[in-house]
Amino acid sequence: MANDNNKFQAIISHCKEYGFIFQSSEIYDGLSAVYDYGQYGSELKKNIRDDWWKWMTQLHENIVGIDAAIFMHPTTWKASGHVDNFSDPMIDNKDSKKRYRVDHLIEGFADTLPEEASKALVNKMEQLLAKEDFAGLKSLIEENKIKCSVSGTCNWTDVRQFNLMFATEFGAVSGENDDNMVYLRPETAQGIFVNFLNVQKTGRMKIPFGIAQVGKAFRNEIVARQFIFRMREFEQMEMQFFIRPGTQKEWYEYWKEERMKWHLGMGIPADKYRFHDHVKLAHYADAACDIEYNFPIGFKEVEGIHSRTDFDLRNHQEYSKKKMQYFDNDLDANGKPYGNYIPYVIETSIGLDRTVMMVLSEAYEIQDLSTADKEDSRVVLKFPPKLSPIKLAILPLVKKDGLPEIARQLMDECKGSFRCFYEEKDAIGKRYRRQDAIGTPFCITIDHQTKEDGTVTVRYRDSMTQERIPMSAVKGMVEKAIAS
RNA sequence: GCGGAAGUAGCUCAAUUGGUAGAGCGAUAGCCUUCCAAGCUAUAGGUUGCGAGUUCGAGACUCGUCUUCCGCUCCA
Repeated sequence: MANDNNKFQAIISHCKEYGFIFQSSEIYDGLSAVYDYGQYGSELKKNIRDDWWKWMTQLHENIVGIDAAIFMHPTTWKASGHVDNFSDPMIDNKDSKKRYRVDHLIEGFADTLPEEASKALVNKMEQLLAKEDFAGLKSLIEENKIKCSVSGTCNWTDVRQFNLMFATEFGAVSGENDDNMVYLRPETAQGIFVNFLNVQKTGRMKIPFGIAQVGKAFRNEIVARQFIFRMREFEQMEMQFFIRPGTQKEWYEYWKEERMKWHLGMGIPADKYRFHDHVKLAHYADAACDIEYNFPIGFKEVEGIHSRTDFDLRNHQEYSKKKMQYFDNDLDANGKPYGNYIPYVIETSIGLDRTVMMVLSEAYEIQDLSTADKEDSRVVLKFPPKLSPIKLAILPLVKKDGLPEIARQLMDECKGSFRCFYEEKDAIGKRYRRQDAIGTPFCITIDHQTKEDGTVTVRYRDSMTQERIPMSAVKGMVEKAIAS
């Protein structure tokens, strides 16, 4: 594990040194838990995003994509439950330093009381919570002598509010008026739900169908750490799949399998993954699990698959007074149309930044290439070709005798089709290693023989072997590799 | 948010009880051409994270602050 932790550190260093990921605003000491993608990281991230998008929308005929705004009407977050569930009053025990959600603490204590006293206490608490009376909550805890389970003391801090949504002012005129406040979306899902009818009607979508979206979301995490695992600004790739009520179990299982296929399609072995079923379900779910990947620091969530019932659409119907129903013309067992209903939803939601980290972790390898004569090693990123930031490096063996000119011809032929990199400086071996470090799958070397017979050397990243192929075959070879 | 550790060039690390901040790798330019990093020459890069304090003198000591990592906590 210690080694694995070193590997994680090494990957972080590598990300910075080779232009994948930088800390945001680094020249000003950085901003906590905010990161920027560099020249290769942004390409990698884009390739993953594009692959997901293509797989979800192009290859699933009944899924369409949208791109909703980050700002949404404030009522959205009341309907979604985020205003209530995302800003929990917390309290700390000064002796044990343990932090509790106030409602959890009081409810836990209430469970130990006789039924009547318990109900009375919970009622009282709920009244205070509704009024956001933090002082009252604290005295409630103190009156009942509720103790910390760790320290056994009643030495509490004041009750404090932690709002995990970022708020900002809408409109140019600032003021104390709360009406101006909007939130940066804490999840992308709601942009899909509020557009459910728009897409269903204009796209003439028939259930079951899905709406996919990729975009930024923002959470004011109390503790945001572990590199790009938990950032305050992050990118989600998610899809809401609308289904007939009662069919959620089978579709939930379907999407668990289907999403795993995408993961395995990146060439990552199955034993690096596991499903983690949620025992404690979120306020909106009737079943939920995570797809976890075995990072160098252990299994961590990459993707969540949730059976969200009709929670979201039903609440939006209630708050907006707009009917969120769908008329199902399919015939049931009695030969009658299923008729109107609010669809149930299966959600697949994957963190793009975590996926980048996953792909990097899987690809990163330090290889010892030492021989009896000399020590040698290389760092190689074994990305699947379709995800590599650079697909092809074109390297004239020497920068004279007309070799650069030939290399430039190949460059012109290929660069319209995929990302290429041209370099004529330094020894050829050094150039190969530099490409290994950014995960370029193919290097083409132009040498003197090219002038005679039009063949070039292709050097493969993973095996480090090389072979001669006609220069005219290069483009096709790369295109074939990145299509699979 | 609590506790612990750390922060010196792009990277890895030096710098004697407190006495002028260095090296290797890397980078850039040129030379040399040799299909797996290390041939030659030259050049650039640091208010030692930042700000105070102690001192004749601080990279080192003290305090504050920022950032990162680890443990707890949180994770709809």
